[in-house]
Amino acid sequence: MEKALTHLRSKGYRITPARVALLQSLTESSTPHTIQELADRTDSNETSVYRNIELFSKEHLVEVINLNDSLPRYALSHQHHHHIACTHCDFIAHIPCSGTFIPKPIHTTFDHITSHEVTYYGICKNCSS
Amino acid sequence: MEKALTHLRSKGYRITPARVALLQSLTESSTPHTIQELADRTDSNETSVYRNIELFSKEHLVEVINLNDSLPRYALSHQHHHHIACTHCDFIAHIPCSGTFIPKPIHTTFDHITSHEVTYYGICKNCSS
DNA sequence: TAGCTTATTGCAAAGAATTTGCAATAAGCT
DNA sequence: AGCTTATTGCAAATTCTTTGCAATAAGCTA
Repeated sequence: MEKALTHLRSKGYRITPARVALLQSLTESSTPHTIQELADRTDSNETSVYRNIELFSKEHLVEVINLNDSLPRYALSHQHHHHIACTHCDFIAHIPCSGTFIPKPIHTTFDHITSHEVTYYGICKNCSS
Repeated sequence: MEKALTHLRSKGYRITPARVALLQSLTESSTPHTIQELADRTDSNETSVYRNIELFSKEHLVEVINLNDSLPRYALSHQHHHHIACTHCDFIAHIPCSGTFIPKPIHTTFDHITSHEVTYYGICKNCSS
Protein backbone atom coordinates (compact mmCIF):
# COMPACT_ATOMS: atom_id res chain seq x y z
CA MET A 1 0.00 0.00 0.00
CA GLU A 2 2.64 2.53 1.05
CA LYS A 3 4.85 1.13 -1.64
CA ALA A 4 2.15 1.62 -4.22
CA LEU A 5 1.55 5.18 -3.10
CA THR A 6 5.23 5.94 -3.23
CA HIS A 7 5.43 4.48 -6.68
CA LEU A 8 2.54 6.59 -7.90
CA ARG A 9 3.99 9.70 -6.32
CA SER A 10 7.36 9.07 -7.87
CA LYS A 11 5.75 8.88 -11.26
CA GLY A 12 4.10 12.21 -10.71
CA TYR A 13 0.59 10.94 -10.15
CA ARG A 14 -1.41 12.63 -7.46
CA ILE A 15 -2.53 10.87 -4.34
CA THR A 16 -6.25 11.40 -4.11
CA PRO A 17 -8.81 10.01 -1.68
CA ALA A 18 -10.31 7.99 -4.54
CA ARG A 19 -6.97 6.33 -5.24
CA VAL A 20 -6.20 5.65 -1.62
CA ALA A 21 -9.65 4.14 -1.10
CA LEU A 22 -9.26 1.98 -4.18
CA LEU A 23 -5.87 0.67 -3.10
CA GLN A 24 -7.22 0.08 0.36
CA SER A 25 -10.17 -1.84 -0.98
CA LEU A 26 -7.91 -3.93 -3.17
CA THR A 27 -5.62 -4.58 -0.25
CA GLU A 28 -8.34 -5.57 2.14
CA SER A 29 -10.35 -7.95 0.03
CA SER A 30 -9.25 -11.51 -0.32
CA THR A 31 -11.13 -12.01 -3.58
CA PRO A 32 -10.76 -10.01 -6.78
CA HIS A 33 -13.61 -7.63 -7.53
CA THR A 34 -15.35 -6.15 -10.53
CA ILE A 35 -15.38 -2.47 -11.36
CA GLN A 36 -18.88 -2.10 -9.95
CA GLU A 37 -18.01 -3.81 -6.72
CA LEU A 38 -14.97 -1.60 -6.33
CA ALA A 39 -17.03 1.50 -7.01
CA ASP A 40 -19.52 0.42 -4.36
CA ARG A 41 -16.87 -0.46 -1.84
CA THR A 42 -14.99 2.79 -2.28
CA ASP A 43 -18.15 4.80 -2.60
CA SER A 44 -16.76 6.53 -5.64
CA ASN A 45 -17.67 7.19 -9.21
CA GLU A 46 -17.61 4.22 -11.54
CA THR A 47 -15.82 6.18 -14.24
CA SER A 48 -13.17 7.10 -11.77
CA VAL A 49 -12.66 3.48 -10.84
CA TYR A 50 -12.30 2.59 -14.49
CA ARG A 51 -9.69 5.29 -14.89
CA ASN A 52 -7.74 4.46 -11.78
CA ILE A 53 -7.80 0.74 -12.35
CA GLU A 54 -6.48 1.40 -15.81
CA LEU A 55 -3.73 3.52 -14.33
CA PHE A 56 -2.86 0.96 -11.66
CA SER A 57 -2.83 -1.70 -14.30
CA LYS A 58 -0.51 0.30 -16.50
CA GLU A 59 1.74 0.76 -13.51
CA HIS A 60 1.60 -2.94 -12.77
CA LEU A 61 0.01 -2.37 -9.39
CA VAL A 62 -3.01 -4.51 -10.16
CA GLU A 63 -3.61 -7.59 -12.24
CA VAL A 64 -6.64 -8.16 -14.39
CA ILE A 65 -8.32 -11.54 -14.01
CA ASN A 66 -10.43 -12.62 -16.95
CA LEU A 67 -12.37 -15.75 -16.24
CA ASN A 68 -14.96 -17.38 -18.43
CA ASP A 69 -18.47 -16.04 -18.13
CA SER A 70 -17.61 -13.19 -15.86
CA LEU A 71 -16.65 -9.57 -15.98
CA PRO A 72 -13.00 -8.70 -15.50
CA ARG A 73 -11.90 -8.66 -11.89
CA TYR A 74 -9.00 -6.86 -10.34
CA ALA A 75 -6.54 -7.66 -7.60
CA LEU A 76 -3.30 -6.27 -6.28
CA SER A 77 -0.33 -7.56 -8.21
CA HIS A 78 1.70 -10.04 -6.34
CA GLN A 79 4.42 -12.34 -7.47
CA HIS A 80 3.49 -14.38 -10.53
CA HIS A 81 0.96 -17.06 -9.76
CA HIS A 82 -1.92 -19.03 -11.18
CA HIS A 83 -5.59 -19.16 -10.32
CA ILE A 84 -8.15 -21.65 -9.29
CA ALA A 85 -11.71 -20.42 -9.59
CA CYS A 86 -14.96 -21.82 -8.31
CA THR A 87 -17.60 -22.17 -11.00
CA HIS A 88 -20.40 -21.88 -8.46
CA CYS A 89 -19.39 -18.76 -6.60
CA ASP A 90 -16.91 -15.92 -7.00
CA PHE A 91 -14.14 -17.52 -5.06
CA ILE A 92 -10.72 -17.34 -6.68
CA ALA A 93 -7.55 -18.58 -5.03
CA HIS A 94 -3.91 -18.20 -5.91
CA ILE A 95 -1.68 -21.09 -6.75
CA PRO A 96 2.07 -20.74 -6.81
CA CYS A 97 3.62 -21.29 -10.20
CA SER A 98 5.88 -24.28 -10.05
CA GLY A 99 7.86 -23.09 -13.00
CA THR A 100 9.63 -26.34 -13.59
CA PHE A 101 6.38 -28.20 -14.14
CA ILE A 102 5.29 -26.07 -17.03
CA PRO A 103 7.74 -26.39 -19.84
CA LYS A 104 7.82 -23.62 -22.35
CA PRO A 105 6.42 -25.36 -25.36
CA ILE A 106 8.59 -25.34 -28.39
CA HIS A 107 6.34 -24.28 -31.16
CA THR A 108 7.69 -23.81 -34.61
CA THR A 109 5.79 -20.61 -35.14
CA PHE A 110 6.90 -18.71 -32.06
CA ASP A 111 10.25 -17.19 -31.25
CA HIS A 112 9.69 -15.75 -27.82
CA ILE A 113 7.27 -16.59 -25.10
CA THR A 114 6.76 -13.66 -22.84
CA SER A 115 4.21 -14.84 -20.32
CA HIS A 116 1.75 -17.52 -19.47
CA GLU A 117 -1.45 -17.98 -17.54
CA VAL A 118 -2.90 -21.05 -15.94
CA THR A 119 -6.40 -21.26 -14.58
CA TYR A 120 -8.09 -24.20 -12.93
CA TYR A 121 -11.83 -24.40 -12.54
CA GLY A 122 -13.55 -26.43 -9.90
CA ILE A 123 -15.95 -26.45 -7.00
CA CYS A 124 -14.73 -24.96 -3.78
CA LYS A 125 -15.35 -26.80 -0.53
CA ASN A 126 -17.79 -24.16 0.53
CA CYS A 127 -19.99 -24.75 -2.49
CA SER A 128 -19.69 -28.52 -2.53
CA SER A 129 -21.00 -28.88 1.00
CA MET B 1 -18.86 -31.12 -39.69
CA GLU B 2 -21.15 -34.05 -40.54
CA LYS B 3 -20.72 -35.23 -37.00
CA ALA B 4 -21.75 -31.84 -35.68
CA LEU B 5 -24.80 -31.75 -37.92
CA THR B 6 -25.80 -35.23 -36.83
CA HIS B 7 -25.41 -34.23 -33.24
CA LEU B 8 -27.58 -31.17 -33.67
CA ARG B 9 -30.21 -33.15 -35.55
CA SER B 10 -30.27 -35.82 -32.87
CA LYS B 11 -30.91 -33.16 -30.28
CA GLY B 12 -33.86 -31.89 -32.27
CA TYR B 13 -32.24 -28.72 -33.52
CA ARG B 14 -32.96 -27.76 -37.09
CA ILE B 15 -30.32 -27.66 -39.75
CA THR B 16 -30.51 -24.22 -41.30
CA PRO B 17 -28.32 -22.55 -43.90
CA ALA B 18 -27.09 -20.16 -41.22
CA ARG B 19 -25.94 -23.03 -39.05
CA VAL B 20 -24.31 -24.90 -41.86
CA ALA B 21 -22.49 -21.78 -42.99
CA LEU B 22 -21.32 -21.08 -39.47
CA LEU B 23 -19.99 -24.59 -38.97
CA GLN B 24 -18.35 -24.44 -42.38
CA SER B 25 -16.69 -21.17 -41.55
CA LEU B 26 -15.45 -22.52 -38.25
CA THR B 27 -14.16 -25.62 -39.97
CA GLU B 28 -12.35 -23.78 -42.72
CA SER B 29 -10.53 -21.14 -40.75
CA SER B 30 -7.29 -21.94 -39.06
CA THR B 31 -7.62 -19.11 -36.59
CA PRO B 32 -10.46 -18.48 -34.14
CA HIS B 33 -12.77 -15.62 -35.07
CA THR B 34 -14.91 -13.04 -33.33
CA ILE B 35 -18.67 -12.86 -33.66
CA GLN B 36 -18.39 -10.02 -36.14
CA GLU B 37 -15.89 -11.84 -38.29
CA LEU B 38 -18.10 -14.90 -38.32
CA ALA B 39 -21.12 -12.82 -39.26
CA ASP B 40 -19.17 -11.29 -42.13
CA ARG B 41 -17.81 -14.59 -43.32
CA THR B 42 -21.16 -16.32 -43.24
CA ASP B 43 -22.97 -13.30 -44.56
CA SER B 44 -25.57 -13.68 -41.87
CA ASN B 45 -27.15 -11.65 -39.14
CA GLU B 46 -24.98 -10.87 -36.16
CA THR B 47 -27.72 -11.74 -33.71
CA SER B 48 -28.09 -15.08 -35.36
CA VAL B 49 -24.39 -15.76 -34.98
CA TYR B 50 -24.59 -14.89 -31.32
CA ARG B 51 -27.46 -17.30 -30.90
CA ASN B 52 -25.92 -20.13 -32.84
CA ILE B 53 -22.53 -19.77 -31.27
CA GLU B 54 -24.24 -19.93 -27.91
CA LEU B 55 -26.02 -23.07 -28.98
CA PHE B 56 -22.88 -24.68 -30.37
CA SER B 57 -21.08 -23.76 -27.22
CA LYS B 58 -23.77 -25.30 -25.06
CA GLU B 59 -23.52 -28.43 -27.20
CA HIS B 60 -19.74 -28.43 -26.84
CA LEU B 61 -19.25 -28.03 -30.56
CA VAL B 62 -17.22 -24.87 -30.21
CA GLU B 63 -14.82 -23.56 -27.64
CA VAL B 64 -14.66 -19.97 -26.50
CA ILE B 65 -11.23 -18.41 -26.40
CA ASN B 66 -10.90 -15.44 -24.09
CA LEU B 67 -7.58 -13.73 -24.42
CA ASN B 68 -6.51 -10.53 -22.74
CA ASP B 69 -7.49 -7.32 -24.50
CA SER B 70 -9.58 -8.95 -27.16
CA LEU B 71 -13.13 -9.94 -27.84
CA PRO B 72 -14.05 -13.58 -27.36
CA ARG B 73 -13.13 -15.79 -30.28
CA TYR B 74 -14.61 -19.08 -31.28
CA ALA B 75 -13.23 -22.27 -32.75
CA LEU B 76 -14.42 -25.80 -33.31
CA SER B 77 -13.93 -27.96 -30.27
CA HIS B 78 -11.16 -30.42 -30.62
CA GLN B 79 -9.44 -32.57 -28.11
CA HIS B 80 -8.37 -30.66 -25.02
CA HIS B 81 -5.39 -28.42 -25.67
CA HIS B 82 -3.74 -25.19 -24.69
CA HIS B 83 -3.10 -21.98 -26.54
CA ILE B 84 -0.24 -19.81 -27.49
CA ALA B 85 -1.24 -16.37 -28.70
CA CYS B 86 0.73 -13.66 -30.43
CA THR B 87 0.44 -10.30 -28.72
CA HIS B 88 1.12 -8.45 -31.96
CA CYS B 89 -1.34 -10.09 -34.28
CA ASP B 90 -4.34 -12.41 -34.05
CA PHE B 91 -2.42 -15.60 -34.43
CA ILE B 92 -3.34 -18.33 -31.98
CA ALA B 93 -1.89 -21.82 -32.08
CA HIS B 94 -2.78 -25.01 -30.29
CA ILE B 95 -0.45 -26.77 -27.93
CA PRO B 96 -1.08 -30.30 -26.84
CA CYS B 97 -1.71 -30.70 -23.13
CA SER B 98 1.00 -32.81 -21.63
CA GLY B 99 -1.19 -33.80 -18.75
CA THR B 100 1.57 -35.20 -16.65
CA PHE B 101 3.42 -31.93 -16.53
CA ILE B 102 0.59 -30.05 -14.95
CA PRO B 103 -0.20 -31.51 -11.58
CA LYS B 104 -3.60 -30.85 -10.19
CA PRO B 105 -2.76 -28.52 -7.39
CA ILE B 106 -3.88 -29.61 -4.01
CA HIS B 107 -5.51 -26.62 -2.54
CA THR B 108 -7.15 -26.81 0.82
CA THR B 109 -10.19 -24.90 -0.32
CA PHE B 110 -11.12 -26.99 -3.34
CA ASP B 111 -12.56 -30.45 -3.51
CA HIS B 112 -12.84 -31.06 -7.23
CA ILE B 113 -11.01 -29.59 -10.14
CA THR B 114 -13.06 -29.90 -13.27
CA SER B 115 -10.98 -28.24 -15.93
CA HIS B 116 -7.99 -26.11 -16.61
CA GLU B 117 -6.72 -23.66 -19.17
CA VAL B 118 -3.22 -22.71 -20.10
CA THR B 119 -2.34 -19.80 -22.32
CA TYR B 120 1.08 -18.66 -23.39
CA TYR B 121 1.67 -15.23 -24.84
CA GLY B 122 4.53 -14.36 -27.11
CA ILE B 123 5.60 -12.99 -30.44
CA CYS B 124 5.09 -15.20 -33.45
CA LYS B 125 7.88 -15.60 -35.96
CA ASN B 126 5.87 -13.69 -38.51
CA CYS B 127 5.66 -10.64 -36.29
CA SER B 128 9.20 -10.78 -34.97
CA SER B 129 10.71 -10.63 -38.43
C1' DT C 1 -0.35 30.08 4.21
C1' DA C 2 -2.18 31.89 -0.15
C1' DG C 3 -2.09 31.46 -4.91
C1' DC C 4 -1.16 28.98 -9.21
C1' DT C 5 -1.08 25.16 -12.38
C1' DT C 6 -2.88 21.31 -14.01
C1' DA C 7 -4.21 16.39 -12.89
C1' DT C 8 -8.29 14.31 -11.33
C1' DT C 9 -13.14 13.90 -10.44
C1' DG C 10 -18.11 13.48 -11.41
C1' DC C 11 -21.67 13.75 -14.46
C1' DA C 12 -23.79 13.27 -18.81
C1' DA C 13 -23.52 11.53 -23.16
C1' DA C 14 -21.47 8.57 -26.65
C1' DG C 15 -19.92 4.07 -28.11
C1' DA C 16 -19.33 -0.85 -28.32
C1' DA C 17 -20.88 -5.48 -27.46
C1' DT C 18 -24.56 -8.35 -26.36
C1' DT C 19 -29.37 -9.61 -25.36
C1' DT C 20 -34.34 -9.50 -25.95
C1' DG C 21 -38.99 -9.13 -28.22
C1' DC C 22 -41.63 -10.05 -31.97
C1' DA C 23 -43.43 -10.74 -36.51
C1' DA C 24 -42.08 -13.23 -40.73
C1' DT C 25 -39.97 -17.26 -42.46
C1' DA C 26 -38.90 -21.92 -43.30
C1' DA C 27 -37.37 -26.83 -41.23
C1' DG C 28 -38.98 -31.05 -40.63
C1' DC C 29 -42.97 -33.43 -39.38
C1' DT C 30 -47.62 -36.02 -41.07
C1' DA D 1 -49.14 -30.09 -49.56
C1' DG D 2 -50.11 -28.50 -45.12
C1' DC D 3 -49.09 -27.82 -40.21
C1' DT D 4 -46.37 -26.78 -36.18
C1' DT D 5 -43.01 -24.49 -34.12
C1' DA D 6 -37.91 -23.47 -34.16
C1' DT D 7 -35.20 -20.05 -36.27
C1' DT D 8 -34.24 -15.74 -38.49
C1' DG D 9 -33.74 -10.70 -39.09
C1' DC D 10 -34.67 -6.35 -37.53
C1' DA D 11 -35.26 -2.86 -34.09
C1' DA D 12 -34.92 -1.68 -29.56
C1' DA D 13 -33.23 -2.44 -24.94
C1' DT D 14 -29.40 -3.50 -21.86
C1' DT D 15 -24.93 -3.73 -20.13
C1' DC D 16 -20.24 -2.43 -19.94
C1' DT D 17 -16.79 0.93 -21.07
C1' DT D 18 -14.98 5.25 -22.91
C1' DT D 19 -14.98 10.21 -23.83
C1' DG D 20 -15.77 15.29 -23.21
C1' DC D 21 -15.95 18.93 -20.29
C1' DA D 22 -16.60 21.97 -16.47
C1' DA D 23 -15.70 21.99 -11.46
C1' DT D 24 -12.58 20.60 -7.98
C1' DA D 25 -8.52 19.94 -5.42
C1' DA D 26 -3.38 17.99 -5.16
C1' DG D 27 0.97 19.48 -4.91
C1' DC D 28 3.96 23.14 -6.30
C1' DT D 29 6.13 27.92 -5.29
C1' DA D 30 6.61 32.17 -3.12
